[in-house]
Amino acid sequence: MSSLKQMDRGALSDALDHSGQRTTPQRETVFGVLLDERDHPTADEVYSRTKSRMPTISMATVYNCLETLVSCGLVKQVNIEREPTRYCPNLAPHAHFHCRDTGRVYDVPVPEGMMKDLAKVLPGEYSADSVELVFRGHLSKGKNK
Amino acid sequence: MSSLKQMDRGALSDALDHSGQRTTPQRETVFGVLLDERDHPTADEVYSRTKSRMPTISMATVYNCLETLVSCGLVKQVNIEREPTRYCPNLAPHAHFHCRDTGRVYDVPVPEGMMKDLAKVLPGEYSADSVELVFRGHLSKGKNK
DNA sequence: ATTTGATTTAGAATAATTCTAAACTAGGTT
DNA sequence: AACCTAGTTTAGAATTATTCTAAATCAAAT
Repeated sequence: MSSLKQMDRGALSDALDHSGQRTTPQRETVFGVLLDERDHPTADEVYSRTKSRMPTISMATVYNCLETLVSCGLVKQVNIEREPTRYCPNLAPHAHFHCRDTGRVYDVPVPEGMMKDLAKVLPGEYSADSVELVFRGHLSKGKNK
Repeated sequence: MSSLKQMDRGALSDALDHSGQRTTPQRETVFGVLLDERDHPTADEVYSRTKSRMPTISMATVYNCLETLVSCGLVKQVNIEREPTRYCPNLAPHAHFHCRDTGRVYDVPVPEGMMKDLAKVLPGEYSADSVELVFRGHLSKGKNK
């Protein structure tokens, strides 16, 4: 039915089970949309892509599914400036680059352990469970995918 | 009139002049509010603090002033998750820590040059003019100022 | 004094997101 | 197999931070 690969379907139902939630066609489809095109879509974009695979889905459900996926740890929200929230199924630690020209957001791989090391700048009384690193700027012609 | 120190008042009119904008009592007062309590207030909070010094100011003006201060480089916006934008007059490169318990945002000093060095993880085609580093987590009792 | 353009202001408009309450669905139980 | 129950989906209303609009005010320069 949905275009999820076995592996991803397994990860999905494991994660959902683990957090006491059900695997539904809507959740599978939304997850599939996120995995298929990793361009950090907004909820609106996820909605229209999902709608083309499952025409009866509603915006509210897309928001619900995204929230569910976030809550079970399969997807991360990416908030940049005041723009609409974007969704990212890349679970590896990474940074983001926000292009001022196109508005697009790119994943930036970081050296193993770097994100964790960053937390070393924190004074003792702070303990961080999440580290976010966002660059903003321009990219030179050529890179426009 | 406003509680701006000579130094800050100078910085303000220099920066405004430089960007072709006028120094007004509203802008001075809003800037003073930001300098006096460096707790990353939201526009709402800036509004109520400013109102107590200048009761006739409007919300729209507070937004306008904040935008003006940002545009001339004296103030930075801090966006964390989907929460209302906060405003920060700390111009030195620094990171932020967002406490999950209180919602408060703290400045975290970073070693000289570190923010710039972070950009070295970027592939050649990316050039960043801004680097944002945000930690989220908890802080151990004691630190609650 | 007058003009001109910038600024302030109140309130309306916008837009992303959340909420609400009703309809639907699926598993587990008699 | 029909039934219950709780979880899920849905459409549309509500919320909220922010931006827009247009009129009033202000201030510098003629």
